[in-house]
Amino acid sequence: MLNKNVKYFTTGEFAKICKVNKQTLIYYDQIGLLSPVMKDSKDYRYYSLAQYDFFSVIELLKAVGMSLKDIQQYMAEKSPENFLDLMHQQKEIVAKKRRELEMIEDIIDVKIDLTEEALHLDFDSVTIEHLPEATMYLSRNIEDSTEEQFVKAVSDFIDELDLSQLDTGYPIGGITRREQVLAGNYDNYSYLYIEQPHPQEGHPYFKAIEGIFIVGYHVGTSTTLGESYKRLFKVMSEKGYELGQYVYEEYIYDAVIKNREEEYVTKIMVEIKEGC
Amino acid sequence: MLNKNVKYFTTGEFAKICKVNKQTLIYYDQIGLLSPVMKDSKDYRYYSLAQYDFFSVIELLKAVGMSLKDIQQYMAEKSPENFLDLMHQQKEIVAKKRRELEMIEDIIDVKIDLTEEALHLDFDSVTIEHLPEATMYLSRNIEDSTEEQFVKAVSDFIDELDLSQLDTGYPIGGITRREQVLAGNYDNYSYLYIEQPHPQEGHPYFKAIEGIFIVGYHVGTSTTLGESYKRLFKVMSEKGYELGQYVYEEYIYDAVIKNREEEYVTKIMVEIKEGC
DNA sequence: CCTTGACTATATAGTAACTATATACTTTAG
DNA sequence: CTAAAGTATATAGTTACTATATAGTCAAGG
Repeated sequence: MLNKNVKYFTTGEFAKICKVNKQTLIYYDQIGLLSPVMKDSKDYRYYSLAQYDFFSVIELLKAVGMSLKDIQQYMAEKSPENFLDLMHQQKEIVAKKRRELEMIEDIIDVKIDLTEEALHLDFDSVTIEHLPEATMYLSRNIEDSTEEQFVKAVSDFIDELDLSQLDTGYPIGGITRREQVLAGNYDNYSYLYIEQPHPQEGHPYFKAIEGIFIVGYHVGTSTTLGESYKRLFKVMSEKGYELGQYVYEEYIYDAVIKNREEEYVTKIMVEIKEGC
Repeated sequence: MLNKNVKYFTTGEFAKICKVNKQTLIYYDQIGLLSPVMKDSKDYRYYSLAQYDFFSVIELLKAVGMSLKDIQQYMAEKSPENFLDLMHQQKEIVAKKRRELEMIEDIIDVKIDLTEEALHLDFDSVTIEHLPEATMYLSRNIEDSTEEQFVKAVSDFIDELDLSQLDTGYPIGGITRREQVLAGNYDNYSYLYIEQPHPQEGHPYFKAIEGIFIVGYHVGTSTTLGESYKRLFKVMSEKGYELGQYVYEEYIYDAVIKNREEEYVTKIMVEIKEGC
């Protein structure tokens, strides 16, 4: 910014230009980040137009997440070289943040799709559906695990999702082996899974779902899950289908959407044996 | 998330899964945002696995900038419909934030380019250059304005930059008319300007720079600007050039990069009359 | 059985970056 | 010359934690 030498801005005027609270400028003065070029005998502050550039760089650095302390630290040792270094650093940080926001946008889109879909479901229905191939990311095998092992496996699974950005916004589901289901052990999952609509390379995926499934819903807590399974099996036997290798379970409505556990809804997808 | 019914997590275990401080969970419990499913007689907290989903939605909403209070407010009246509404709102907010970051990335790129360029300049040099056409956004005319008018014009100009996202990271410069320069009134600008590398539609642009210029630099405060102008004019007359319509001035090094005013550098671009 | 270390709890204070409020002085417009 | 609008300082409040101090609880080893 250029200076028409004479004129100075009062705190209020300068605050208006900068679009901040007057107190914010006083605060910046107090911490020594941006002090007015001049103070008169009555301690009135006077800012120059050139200080607007300074202020707007502070705003830029704040916008990329730098603390006032760090900004102040840079300002204490400014030079073209240090400014270049700083800009190169911040460029990477901003790019990372931008990518994070893009991921969040994708997750939100998934949540919208899933919730909209759920709104049109009849939770009493039991249907036979051909599910197209979908790529899943699986946890390690957790069948017959102790509580401790289970807890560790879940914890590790979530760590992997975070680390490799595999949290797609899809619900985390559980895969149960047919033998466990037949024995009524509905919660003895073999794997946890999360759908990957845009699978990355270099991960041990399990290309799982593809085939004919009996799809039904369970409303209520997991303690009454057996009743819903009975309903599904009844349809299965009526239609002459036989239970396949795995059953997939995932939440449609959970604590994020419903207040009471009795209102939670679980989707159950029972694989059907090939050739039926 | 599915529940292997039995196991609960202590505060420490759950904090590890959620990758937050234990105190944060205690805080969330205190404000009633996320309370453990169970407390024992010794007031030990126990969290269920299902609460991880809940936590991760809190994280999502936090990441898009929602306050804990607003999150809590949503959680108090959750329903599929409200969740959908919320997601649609947040989708827009996140997109806006992402676009802001993209703008910042562009600004940073400009700052890097400008600073790198400046590092290779010889501030004593005076050169004749053909400057390619560049689009500028101009302030209203401020020639012979009073201080008050000048201040208002600058303030409005900056408002426009903010409002129409015209802050490209390029410095704000000043355009002086030849008559003012010849009279030695180097700070009686006719317009302020800022370069627009990717001009938008629908703004009263001034396609300004294109032609032959004498380019020189002034090191120091604006009070000694006259000396640098003399230097430029000397070269101009030596080469037999005549002063064109306008002179352009902009900061190369300012308070953002240099500590002392005596180190500030101004770039001066003197337009040369056509046909010389 | 007892001690030690690792956990749990509450309560309180500190942090960043403002923001608001109270009180008092100064400038300016009518 | 007064009233409104501005300036100043000092202090407290805000959000979302984070750290610290103090005390109770539990599991393992000697």
